[in-house]
Amino acid sequence: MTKRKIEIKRIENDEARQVCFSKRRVSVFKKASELYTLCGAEVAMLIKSPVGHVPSPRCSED
Amino acid sequence: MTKRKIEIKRIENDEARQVCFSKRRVSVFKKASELYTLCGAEVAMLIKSPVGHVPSPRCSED
DNA sequence: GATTCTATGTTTAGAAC
DNA sequence: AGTTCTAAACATAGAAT
Repeated sequence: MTKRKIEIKRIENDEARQVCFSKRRVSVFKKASELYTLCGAEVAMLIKSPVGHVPSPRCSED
Repeated sequence: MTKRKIEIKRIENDEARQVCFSKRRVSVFKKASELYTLCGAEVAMLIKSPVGHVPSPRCSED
């Protein structure tokens, strides 16, 4: 544990960015869910993965 | 300050529910924004207000 | 590529405006 | 209907798995 605070700008390290995405995605959906449950506010959310799409093997044969 | 912890279920008190919505709505958008900035994940989000729609005065004259 | 741990950073309930 | 304050609750970076 060096330091934990980060500034809000693109994380350049690929691995760190992916780990951050995994963890924060869960948290954002949880917050949205809580907003709905607590306050009755309907929420719609779409999150597009930042990683490049990896086509399934089947696709590459078409 | 009596206690600050609440369980995640509908807040029945109208005023408390509205205040909670005001504060948490800002936070959820902020978290979504951070996810985009930090990780490059595109996020789309719609939040429907839990309060009844109050028509503008103009509408009531139509 | 998601999850756990934990010290530290961030959010938030309740009260007041 | 949104904002401010602050102690307590909660999220999370970095490292490890």
